[in-house]
Parts: sequence; structure tokens; C-alpha cells
Amino acid sequence: MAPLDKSLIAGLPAFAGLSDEELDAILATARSARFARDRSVFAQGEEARHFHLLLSGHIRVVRTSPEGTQVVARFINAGELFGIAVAMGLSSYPASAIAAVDSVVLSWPNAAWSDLQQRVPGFSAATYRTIGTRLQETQATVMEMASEQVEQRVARAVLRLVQQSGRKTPDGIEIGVPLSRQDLAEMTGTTLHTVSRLLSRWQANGLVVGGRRKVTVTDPHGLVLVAEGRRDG
Amino acid sequence: MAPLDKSLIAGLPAFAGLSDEELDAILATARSARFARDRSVFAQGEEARHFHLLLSGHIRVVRTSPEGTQVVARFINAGELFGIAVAMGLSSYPASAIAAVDSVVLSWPNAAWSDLQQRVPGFSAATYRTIGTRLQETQATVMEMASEQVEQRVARAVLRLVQQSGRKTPDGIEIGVPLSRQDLAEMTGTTLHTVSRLLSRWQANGLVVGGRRKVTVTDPHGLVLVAEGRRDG
DNA sequence: CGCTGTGTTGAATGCCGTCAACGTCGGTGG
DNA sequence: CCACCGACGTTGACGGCATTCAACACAGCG
Repeated sequence: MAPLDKSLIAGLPAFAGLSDEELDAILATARSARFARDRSVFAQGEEARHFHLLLSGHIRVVRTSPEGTQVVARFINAGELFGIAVAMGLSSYPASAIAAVDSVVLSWPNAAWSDLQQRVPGFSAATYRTIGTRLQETQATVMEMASEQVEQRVARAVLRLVQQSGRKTPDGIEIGVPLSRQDLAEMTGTTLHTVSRLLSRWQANGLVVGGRRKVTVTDPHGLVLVAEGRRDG
Repeated sequence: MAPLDKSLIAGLPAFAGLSDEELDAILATARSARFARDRSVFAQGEEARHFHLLLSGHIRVVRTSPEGTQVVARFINAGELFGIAVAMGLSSYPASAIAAVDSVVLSWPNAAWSDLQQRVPGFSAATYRTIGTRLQETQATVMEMASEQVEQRVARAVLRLVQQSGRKTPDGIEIGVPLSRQDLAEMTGTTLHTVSRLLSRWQANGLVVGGRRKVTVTDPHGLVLVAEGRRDG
């Protein structure tokens, strides 16, 4: 396999300020792979031998309960680390990672982890921050689920996705990830039926335009009001 | 103030295998303080200047939403680090910490953090693991709230508390933290009314015995069945 | 052209939150 | 020691929101 080009990771915050030689050294142990949409990068429960960085595309992180219920824990965007079980002292992945669109992933064996920590100044702190941020986000989700109505939660989820991967179109801001009603339901702890009803009503009221696995927000400010419970969808 | 005794922290996993001199050095920058029940160690939003270790007692970690809803994020037990905003790159505490019982807390200024990371081998990894564990637990909470009924969630919360701070008594296993119905409600995202109803029914069916700010589990196995939805309380 | 995955919508049920009233324990001050 | 007051707890009634059950519509694909 041809060596990976250092331009792939030169711009990322985790590797900021490194020389060309260091970047090459870091890439020496990495492998890149392409994942077609809906393919799994790793599966929950599987032994965690690698950690990963998303070069392009979007990854859906899904947790499945023993009873089979699924929850979409988060979406990973290009440039983010994921599957870093090694950083948390886990020997197996706590969730599955599935390509939401065709994606390119860079993977290192776990052994490279301590190496990176030593070689790259600030890498450790950057990872702490990543995990810490995810902890904050997850706790925010808990608060939402404890204190808000389903409608507000779905509105917030849509707004978050818009912020993470929104694309301007003539009609409004479109979410850049194929997103089924089922996905939204699994992100908010509700059913696809309820999500469908909500989106229909929002569409009737001019807040969004729905499509097959697609949502376009036409009135972001109005949707914010819904999310805050200050307006009925 | 008299120097702190190294026996305080010698047994903790985070400081395992250190010499007496190193322990003394670590303690040199620490301050210990006693917190009476219901006193706050730090408050949400407050600038995070210190990180903390619980020497004895129990701490309740509470997040409050802008609207005023409260959620009990977790209980801290003796020997655990808490308020480690510095590790997550946060400049202010994301939650409040309140003494659930009279407690003794060891506190370091944030400046001691990087020092500890360098001086104590494995400290970094131990902290990663702590944060990672909390992330797992929080995500498990999200899954529960998404897929389980209130009764199962409350049962799980009670069982977790039993595991964390259970004390054997003639009547059964008593939760070692003063725990109001309101507290349980804030841990499970429900109301004190529902919790009260559930505990009453459980008591009638011989699963628990309730008291003022107190819960004793008389039939742990039965309660597990309730938590798994395989039995009605 | 049928099949599968996705989405929509109606109707009915039920869980649990809300409102309300009352009961009880424990600490505090006289 | 006792009376009082506030915090905590219990229980009933009611209603609404969201799930559940069911049926149908539509798109994409082999």
C-alpha cells in the first residue's frame, strides 16, 4: 500500500504544529479504509484493537440494549476521533459505528496510542477534551430527556444536526446526513410514528420540509422557539 | 495547618505504588475541608479553580437546567475524584456538588493537575478511565430513559445505590445515603409522586421497606426482576 | 412488476404527570 | 417537655401526551 499523505491530517487540531517528519511517523502505523454507506466500522461488544479517525463522511454511533432497543448516541463528523475505547481503558467497543454515508476512515492499532501520547504534545489534553465534551453532551441529553417534552427534544436534535452538518440550499438549511424518521426517533427516545407526526405538523406550519431520509429546515428561528417550548409546532 | 497525613491517600488506586516522599509531595499542595450535610462543595457555573477527592462521606452531583429542573447526575463515593473540570478543558463546573452526608474533601488547585500527570505514573490513565466510566454510565442512563418504563428505571436506580453504598441490616440491605423521594425522582427523570407510589406498592409486595429519606431493600432478587420488566412491582 | 424499506395518518389505550388534599416525622424554640 | 412549623411523604382523581395497533401510500430496486 502506498504511504498515506501527511496532508490528510496536517490540518486537524489533534496534530497541530507538528513537523512533516512527525506527521509521517504518525501515519506510518495507520491504515486507511473506505466504508460504503451502512457498512459497520466496528460492532458493539467486539474486541477493540484499533482506534479511528474519520477523514471524510459521517459515522453513526449506535448502542443496542440487551433487549434490542437501539439508541443513536452521536454522529461523528470528519476530523473527529472515534472508537477510542483504548483511551477509556475498555477492551471492547461499547457501541457500534456505522457509516451514515460513504466514508473514509484512518485506523491505528491500540499500540500506537501511548506512542501518540508521548510523541505529540497536547494530544493527551486534546483527547481529554474530546471525551469530556462527549460526557457533557450526553449529560445534557439526560437532562433533556428528564425535563422536556418529546417535541422539544426532536426539535433540539434537528437543530443540533443542522449545526453539525447543515448545508444551505434554496429551500433552507438541509441536514447533510441521510436521516430517517427512525434515526431521529432513536436519537430522542421516541417512536418513528411520533417523529413523523411532528415533522408533518412542522411542515404544515412552514418550519421544515421533509423528504425521504432528508430534513430541510426552512425556519430555524421558529424551530428554536419550538425547542424551547415557547411556541407550538 | 498541620501537614496532611499520607495515609489518607496511600490506599487509593490513583496513587498506587508511590513512595512516601512522593505522597507527601502530592499532599503538599492539597487542602482538606469538612463539609456538613447539604453544604455545597462547588456550584454549577462557578469558575473551576480546584479539583477534588472525596476522603469520606457521599457527594451528590446535581445539574440544573436554565428552567430550574434538577437532575442528580451521580453520587460520589469515598476515594473518588470529582469536580475535575480541568481534565475536560472546562473553565467552570458543569454541575453542583453537594454533601449528601457530612463529608471530608481534599482539594488541589488546578495548577497541581499537570504536575500530578507528570509525577504520578498511571495517573493520567486512571483519570481517563474515570471519565470514560462516567461516560459509559451516562450513556447507559440515556438508554434506560429511552427504552424503559419509569418503574424499571427507579428499580435500577435503587439497585445501583444499593451496590454503591448498601449496608446490611436485620431487615435487608439499606441504602447508606439519605435519599428522599425527590432525589430518586431527580435520578430517574420522574416526579416524587410517582416514586412514592412505586415505593408504596413495592413495600406492600415485600420488596422494600421505605422510611424518611431512607430505603431498605428486603428482596433484592425480586427488585432485579422488576428492573428487568419481568415482574410487576 | 412485485417486494422491501420508508413514511403517513387515524383511533384507542394507558402510563404517568399534574392538581389537590392530607398525614407524619423531626427539629427548634419557648 | 411540649407545641409548633416546615420538610417530607402518601394517596386519590383527572387528563393529556405519546405509545401502540392498524392500515395504507409511496419510492426505489431487482
